[in-house]
Amino acid sequence: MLTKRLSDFELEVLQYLWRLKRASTPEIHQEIAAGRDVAYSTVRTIVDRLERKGAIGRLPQEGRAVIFQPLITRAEVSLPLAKKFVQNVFGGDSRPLLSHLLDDEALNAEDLAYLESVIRKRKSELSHDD
Amino acid sequence: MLTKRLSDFELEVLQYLWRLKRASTPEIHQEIAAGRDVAYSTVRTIVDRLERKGAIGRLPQEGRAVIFQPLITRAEVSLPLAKKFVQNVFGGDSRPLLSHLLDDEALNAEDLAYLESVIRKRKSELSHDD
DNA sequence: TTTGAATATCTACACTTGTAGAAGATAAGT
DNA sequence: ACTTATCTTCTACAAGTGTAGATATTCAAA
Repeated sequence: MLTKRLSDFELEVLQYLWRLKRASTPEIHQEIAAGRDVAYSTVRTIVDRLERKGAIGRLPQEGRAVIFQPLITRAEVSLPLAKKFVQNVFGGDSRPLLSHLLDDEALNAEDLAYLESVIRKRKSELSHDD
Repeated sequence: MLTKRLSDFELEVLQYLWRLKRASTPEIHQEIAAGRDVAYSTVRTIVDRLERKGAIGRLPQEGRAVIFQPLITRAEVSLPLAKKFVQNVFGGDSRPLLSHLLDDEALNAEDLAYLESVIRKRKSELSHDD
């Protein structure tokens, strides 16, 4: 369990690691540099910090480049962050965030059906008065 | 429209301003100090920074204490932050956050009914193929 | 009117974050 | 073997953040 907090940029790099499962810094740099201008050494610094924080680790080296892999899951990171976000931005009330997400985000019929089922389940739990 | 970004602590202080509509630093300090140990001057520093960033403003002075009021609404702040959060933590996919919120947060029957209605509306919009 | 309590203002500092140049190491091509 | 293109490692730095002590100011009470 990660104790250190992760910065925005660190989180961004983690996205790629979660998506790619494993990647070298040059690969990550390439991905990010596709979207915006950033020096290789900048990305490398972030990768180093992630490693020092224990969020990612090295795989047995193959070529010249070090391959990294995530050591923490998105769920591990996102749950406490979501809590903190709701706390910081909505004073702990998650309902406005829920409505906002439902209103603004791109959700297809399947997504909506799934969410509806989740809600129904919650409702029945409530009525059983647990 | 606020250009500067707001730190966690600044957001926390804003919560109280949004809730109380108007408050002095001592009042805000008292609220926060109820929950954790923090010096008055620390809170005051944050309040100053919020003022310099244009997020809060002074009301016509009454007594010795300066009364502040928010100059930005929660919605103005929260919408871009929510977007950024989903981007940073979930790589842009809001669905895991939605399920998480529906699963974990304290929602009563009324909340659930409301969310259900929102979902139904969204579904019908979809089927009309806009 | 002097004093005390409550406020405000100023100054400071270590740590984090985003940012990257420079220099060293290494694999690969000629 | 030598050069070139990749990578890594090291070092740096300004800005932002959380944190608060010290000092000045001001209203209220004695």
